[in-house]
Amino acid sequence: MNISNTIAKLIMDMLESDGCAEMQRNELAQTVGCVPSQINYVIASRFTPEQGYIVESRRGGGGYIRITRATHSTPGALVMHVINHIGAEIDEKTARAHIINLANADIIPAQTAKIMLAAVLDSCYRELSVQQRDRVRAAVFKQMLLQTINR
Amino acid sequence: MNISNTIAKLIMDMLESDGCAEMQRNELAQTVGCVPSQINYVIASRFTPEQGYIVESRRGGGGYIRITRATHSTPGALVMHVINHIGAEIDEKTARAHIINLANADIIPAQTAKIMLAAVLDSCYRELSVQQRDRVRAAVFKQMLLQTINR
DNA sequence: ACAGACAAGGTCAAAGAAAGTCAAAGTCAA
DNA sequence: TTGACTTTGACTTTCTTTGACCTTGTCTGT
Repeated sequence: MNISNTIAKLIMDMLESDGCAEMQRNELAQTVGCVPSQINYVIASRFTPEQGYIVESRRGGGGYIRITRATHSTPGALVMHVINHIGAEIDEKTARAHIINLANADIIPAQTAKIMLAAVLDSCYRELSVQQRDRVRAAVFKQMLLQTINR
Repeated sequence: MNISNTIAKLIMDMLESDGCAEMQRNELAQTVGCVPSQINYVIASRFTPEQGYIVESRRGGGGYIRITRATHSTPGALVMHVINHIGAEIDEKTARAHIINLANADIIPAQTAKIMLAAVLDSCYRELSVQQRDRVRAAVFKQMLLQTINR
């Protein structure tokens, strides 16, 4: 068993017992016997928003890393499906379509849809190259969708 | 928990119970066990006008520090004010503060706040340079805020 | 009225404490 | 033997803590 899996398992355990995993990076690194940045690697590779996780952190004295899972509830399944279906990139038109779909199916409220539509507008990303544009839009869109799941 | 958070929490409590927090810097520093200037640090980092607080103080004998919540006049006006106040760039922390503020003032619904918070998350913009990040975030944020005005 | 003494709060920069980034090097299975 | 996944560590960025020194009020004795 490699170290990364051990770390992932530890985090999973915390998530399952507490519903939320909060840790100090250096501390965890030491208990598990690895360099601190490996924690980042594990999080980046196994606790991404695509996989339904929200990661927050703070630097400096008393810093921490907190991971929570977007609970996989009933209407959430469809949203989850959409999230998984979105790749690393998405263009404005496709994103709009998804949002309108979800709104029509009453899975997200109209007000929420409105906000999301604004956030995926091409005009927000004018200064980026088309490649970057679609990637950043995908990231923003996924994060927003995640929020509609665990309410 | 670090000392700064403890101090911030104390002030929050005062604000919530009295609507206004008034204190003596040295006294508070001593009860909480820190150097007086740390009080200034906490205020400067967590109770800025940007985040909707007004700070007044007086030196000399009988001096004090008083913190109050800034209450804005009309609902739409506040959103407009926020939009105008945002320049071409905004960092995650400042954006978060604005959103939380608007939500606390009941100007945007909690669900909307949640979506917005997700959309301004640094993790969405990871692949961009810090400069680009803050500019794109500002654009996204403004678009979303606009939607909350004409409902 | 005035000069000090005393009693606050203010500023700033250095040191410390975490977490983040990135790229090079290692491992391992197909 | 190549390509994906891991491991490492040097360097960066952000947030916190501390202390020396500064500015502004108030009070007291003459």
